[in-house]
Amino acid sequence: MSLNEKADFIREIVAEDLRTNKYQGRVHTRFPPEPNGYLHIGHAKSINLNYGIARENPGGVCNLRFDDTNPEKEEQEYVDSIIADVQWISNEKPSTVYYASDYFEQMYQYAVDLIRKGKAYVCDLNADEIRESRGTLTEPGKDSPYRNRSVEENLALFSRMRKGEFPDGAKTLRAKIDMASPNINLRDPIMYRIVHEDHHRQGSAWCIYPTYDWAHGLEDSIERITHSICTLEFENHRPLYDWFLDALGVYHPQQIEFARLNLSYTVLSKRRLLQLVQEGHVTGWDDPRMPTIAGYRRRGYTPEAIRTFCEKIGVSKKDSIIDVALLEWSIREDLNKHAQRAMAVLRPLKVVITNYPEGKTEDLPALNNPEDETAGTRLIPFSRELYIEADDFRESPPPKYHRLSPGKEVRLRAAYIIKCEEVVKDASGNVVELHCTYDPETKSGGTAAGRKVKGTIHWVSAPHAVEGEVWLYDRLFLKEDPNEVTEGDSFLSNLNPDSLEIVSHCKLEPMLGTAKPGSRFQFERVGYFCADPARAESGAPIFNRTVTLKDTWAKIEQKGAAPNAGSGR
RNA sequence: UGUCGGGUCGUCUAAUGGCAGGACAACGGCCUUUGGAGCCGUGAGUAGAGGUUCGAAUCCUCUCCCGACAGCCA
Repeated sequence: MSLNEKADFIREIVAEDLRTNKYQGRVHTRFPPEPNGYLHIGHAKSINLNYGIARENPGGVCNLRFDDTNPEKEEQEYVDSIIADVQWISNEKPSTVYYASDYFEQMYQYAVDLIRKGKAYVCDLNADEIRESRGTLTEPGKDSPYRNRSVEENLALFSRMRKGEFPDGAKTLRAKIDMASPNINLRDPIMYRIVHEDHHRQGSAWCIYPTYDWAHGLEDSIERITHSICTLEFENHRPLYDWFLDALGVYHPQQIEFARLNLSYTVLSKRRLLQLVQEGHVTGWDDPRMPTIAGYRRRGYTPEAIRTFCEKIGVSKKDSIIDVALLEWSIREDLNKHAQRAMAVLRPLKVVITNYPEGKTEDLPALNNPEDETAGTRLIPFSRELYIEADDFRESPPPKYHRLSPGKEVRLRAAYIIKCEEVVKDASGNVVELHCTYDPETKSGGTAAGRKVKGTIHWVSAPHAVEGEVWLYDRLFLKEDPNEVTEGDSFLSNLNPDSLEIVSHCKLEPMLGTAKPGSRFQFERVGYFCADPARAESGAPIFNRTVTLKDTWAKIEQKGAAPNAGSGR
């Protein structure tokens, strides 16, 4: 948090607790993902919050802790990806990684303690029976017939549960609270369930596993967390969080809830993201169209941009949907200042400079980044035959079109002004080549370099061009709220069929041929791109489009095409 | 119609009884060897009704709207 910015309500609470010495000056947060999927941008908000608060306060610590209490959904692959993603986003290598499963024995002893205190019991009701006796939102539940078993019987039964004497679901350990509580979470919640399944870290050591409500406060307590920050849906669970810790009489952190991130045109539910992966709607968790940390990384986002985004959106308790345009703004903001510029022609149109000597090549210096003097310059080869963007030529230019058209001039970026003298077409009338002349005096830095023309376009020397494949990504969903569907449809019906367009045979300036995977560029006038680790079948490098540049011309042209569209304001 | 929580420009977010401000988006202009970037400007908000007060987005009352919760998920 920068100094001139206002603290959010959570930071205010932390500051107040520090002032009143509530935790002896300690600030200890945690980020507790369940390893049942990859982390997404919503988790980035939480990471930023928890690590941020720890970092801002002297001696502050943030634990990375896996909440791995459900062997049915969790996998080592997810643990590995999460560690990598947290490191990338937080810019901190966790010195210790904590696991809830390391506390299973201690949790078990705490449960025994609660049984001894008469505050927990073994229940023989099955899942259906428990649901039926729980009551509804407006009616109280009914006590389980097993609610008043003796401490001795409960102890014996619980021990036998652990030993594996009962099948899955046969028994549970429940807290004895209040079946008539208006808060359903307090109606004798389940603490342990029987699941005969190997755990990714504990193997077959356990066949009873603690539930979230029972486990989470204990994890926080054991780690001496001060502020246990979670999302709004746990608000109704806080009384239970407090009840368990009070019943046990152990160290008691405070739970604070904030609104989870929602992004327009994006789904951020692990269940749905898993479905996209499993059903092959995307190529994997790290598909650049995915809102996962891994996806954004592969797409070319920087951790700095994601952090900026998280700071911009703030932290509150209000349910909200952030405009994805703010995320796009964040990455443009970062990349504009830092990305190496390059020239790349996506849809090439051949240009022959008829008055330029055949066989001649010049190496022209070009700025690596006009926003950053220290980035220096590089040499780009120029020759008689070039490629320009097909869209940068119009035979019949619309009004305000500042690019090439018959008889008109444009500047070639970092090179010369050229004039279109002749349009060459094929048998069916398609423009296949342009014959132009250049003005030798207008070389960048030359005598007439200052001569003004309306437009500047990018280009690549034909004999020097490197072939590449460019993958253009668009939003994955067509609707602002992908979950808004007509009856019977799923969110999948809102998938954007054009979320990926692969453009082959792009002409790239030579430097791009040796770009390292993960390196980021601005293709001038086109957008920001990131070299993918993979190569095309042809061996050509692949560049993922991170985000387009703002395109004012597209807006002008669109308005011209539909003068009355969008009226009514 | 239970419990908990939330309603400030289109979208987020500040103002903690004292000028409703910022960002993104939109729109207009300037500038430009990226129709990029930058710069300048415009429009746009306190859910409603009462009350307290010199003064209310803020405090009180009522109303309305939205969200979460009935997994042996987290």
